[in-house]
Amino acid sequence: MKYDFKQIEPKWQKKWEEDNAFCAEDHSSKPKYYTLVEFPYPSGAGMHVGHIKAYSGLEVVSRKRRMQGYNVLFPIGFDAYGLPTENYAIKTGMHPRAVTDKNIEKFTSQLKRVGFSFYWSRVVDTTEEDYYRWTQWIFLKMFEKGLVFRDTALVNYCPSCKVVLSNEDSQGGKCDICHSDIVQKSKAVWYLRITEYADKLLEGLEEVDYLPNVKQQQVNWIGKSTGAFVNFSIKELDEKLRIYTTRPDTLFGVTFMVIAPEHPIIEANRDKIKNIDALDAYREECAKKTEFERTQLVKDKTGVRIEGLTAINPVSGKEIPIYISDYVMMGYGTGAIMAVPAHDERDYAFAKKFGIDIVEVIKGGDISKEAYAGDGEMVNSDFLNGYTNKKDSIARMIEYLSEKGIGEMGVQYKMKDWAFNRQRYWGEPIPIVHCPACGIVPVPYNELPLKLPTVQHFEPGEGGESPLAKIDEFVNCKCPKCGGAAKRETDTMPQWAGSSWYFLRYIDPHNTEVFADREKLNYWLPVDWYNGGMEHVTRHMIYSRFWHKFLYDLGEVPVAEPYAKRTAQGLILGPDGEKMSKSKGNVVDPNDVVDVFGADVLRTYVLFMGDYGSAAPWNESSMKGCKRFLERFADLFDLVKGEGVTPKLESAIHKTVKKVSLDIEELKFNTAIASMMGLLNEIYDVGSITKDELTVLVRLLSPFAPHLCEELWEMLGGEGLCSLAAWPEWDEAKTVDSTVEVAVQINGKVRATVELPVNCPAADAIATAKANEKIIPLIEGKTVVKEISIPNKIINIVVK
RNA sequence: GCGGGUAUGGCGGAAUUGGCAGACGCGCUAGAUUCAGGUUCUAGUGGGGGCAACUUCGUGGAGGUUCAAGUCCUCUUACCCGCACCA
Repeated sequence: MKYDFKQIEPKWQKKWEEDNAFCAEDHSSKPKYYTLVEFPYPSGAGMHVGHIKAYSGLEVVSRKRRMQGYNVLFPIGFDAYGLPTENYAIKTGMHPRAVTDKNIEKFTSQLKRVGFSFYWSRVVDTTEEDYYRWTQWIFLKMFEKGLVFRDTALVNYCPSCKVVLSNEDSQGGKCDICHSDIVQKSKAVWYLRITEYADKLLEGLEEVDYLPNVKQQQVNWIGKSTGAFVNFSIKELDEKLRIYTTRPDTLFGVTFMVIAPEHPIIEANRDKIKNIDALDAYREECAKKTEFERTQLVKDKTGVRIEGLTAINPVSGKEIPIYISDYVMMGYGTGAIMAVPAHDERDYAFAKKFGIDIVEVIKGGDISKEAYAGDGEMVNSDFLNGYTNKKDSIARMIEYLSEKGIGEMGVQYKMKDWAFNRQRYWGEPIPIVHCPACGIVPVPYNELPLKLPTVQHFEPGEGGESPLAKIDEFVNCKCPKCGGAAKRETDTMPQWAGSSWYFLRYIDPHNTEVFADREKLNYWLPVDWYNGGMEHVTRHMIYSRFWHKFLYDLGEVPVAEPYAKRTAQGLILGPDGEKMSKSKGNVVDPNDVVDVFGADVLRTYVLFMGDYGSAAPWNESSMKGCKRFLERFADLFDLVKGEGVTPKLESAIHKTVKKVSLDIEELKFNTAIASMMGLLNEIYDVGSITKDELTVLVRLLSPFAPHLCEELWEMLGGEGLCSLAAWPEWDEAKTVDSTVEVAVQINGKVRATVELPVNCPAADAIATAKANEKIIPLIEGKTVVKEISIPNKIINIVVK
């Protein structure tokens, strides 16, 4: 058969659409299977081949599941709110709505050309009123339950994007969107109390099937640590200075304290501090530094002693100095630490620089040279002396602290509450009203959606205020509570809001009464398999698990964890081995590949190029191998003869069906395709195949190259669509050969191979080996020390 | 610094989990077909030695366990990813 992809690909895509072939039924007697891929952000650049790889994995799984008789939901949508679109709109003068529509159209046409079996009737777009109405609804529910709060705090602020960023969006001190240095700024911020769900997010990981590194990254991100809070008395004040420590058992080694430059105790006691000018100077210096600079100066410790305030070690009663230093962060723990220079590297460096006493409380190191962080016997510690086990000494100290009312056990998380507002236009309006009389008032549920006004100018304000603040008809409103004049919140939600629950909307995308019908949620949840990029493991994944768990606690969804299984694909690198990017000019457009090679070749190649979870460079000449494979596969049609196949080939077919079936489940697409290539070579060696056997192979290949396989299926007289035909079964008995070739080693080196019946008894196997003409001279005249026969694998004869 | 990972031909990568290293594909070499080719076909292709059957070395490096190690153990080097003054 001539492989004319330009003719057959549009033909079958049209047919699938006409037949509604990939429809997911809400009420079906078939078992359900929900496969989810991360919906794209529709950027102006269009899709690149990385998107194709990201979707091809579960595309194959979804197609296989349908053929196995499952009712499959494999949806797609668009995560369309966000800064790149808005920035592009500002630059070009187009409205973000128009830009978004145009980009979605482009993405849709690209996806359709590849022949993905998405169920297109359930597309969601996070920027549509019908969708963000429910994003706002969930926000209001969180508000109602006390999970939304407003605080004025130091926030990460990007001076270039003019926007407040969450902790997650400012990793490494750089803006996640434009990569400028971020600065700390004091601002009124809306927070979602995600820390309240820290333990649930952690515990939930035990019941899900995520890749180990995905789990690990989430555990690290949540960053739970247990220790103790301890209150230190200040000689000159009535108030206490509260610290957090993971090693309360080293309290006898505390020789000074350090607080963050922003710690409120300074402002509160300016009159008692003798060197307030020096402190102010230092604090001003710190404020000027970006977070990035601050974390760069790891080696060189700076700080100023607070003159006029003296702390008292609560267990030894000794007076100790207090310093301010920027190595203590206001954002973690209590913003104050007890310093144990003998057993903490940072405290050690600080103590050395400022000439502070270093008291050893754990034996095992040499504290004249460096801090010792290891385990050992407790010394200089009164009632803890002689303890050698860290766990016991900590427990004993916490017990003591509780008895005396000095402190108590405590837990801390690295994860911080989620800063949830952005001073930009292209996002969901936050449904809150500020009333001079009533304060903060939520927009009533029946007024949702609170629509984003259509305006011509949406540049951010110079002072960092939202573009919406300039729109009087939006801002001015009546208080829903008292009816008086009030003003709307003008900030919008961050990009991560819409994507935090989109998998729920796919279940019932056109519902106007609720975000999704409960019966349908019961049927479809949880997502059986979610695949996406590693870059979303600590943001989108954590956020959406948080929202889902919140909805679960509300009783709105039937399961506690949204995703039963999570895997990740590796990047496609440019032909130069570098990460694909517009600026490097190494981006490959899937449309170009489809034009020249066809969708089936593209699909096969992105899965064949290497391990699915690892990064691999794009290599066009390597793709030719896939092209040849599909062409030669198409030509099998001309080899069809009625005569039956040899037992050897029949066995090879059963082995291949088994291998492909199992490999798909483990995302080992490269070896699945390799085994089909190997089988193809065998068939060509034989020179013929029967029609029945070919229909098996066509079905086996169809998840990878569905257009070609539909065409062959039709030519072979198959019933209905190949995409919905039964997945081929293998006969285990036929995957086992009657004889095997076994290698014969002498002293561990292969010297011959012998043909043996399967599961040949060891004695017979060794006898056969010893009778082999190549082996005889090698053992003649020597003493046989040991004979090993591993059935069906190897024979090793040890001689001296 | 902490956490996770990787290292196999000229290249992408296989290896049933301790059992013939290099499947499959690219590339390369030689030959055939073709006016031509980003065509197709045949044979070969880890390094060294040999006309050859064969032989020897070989999975980042150094040791070790074992009849047998890419795979297990100890040490070590390089690179990648995530977090990072987290108390």
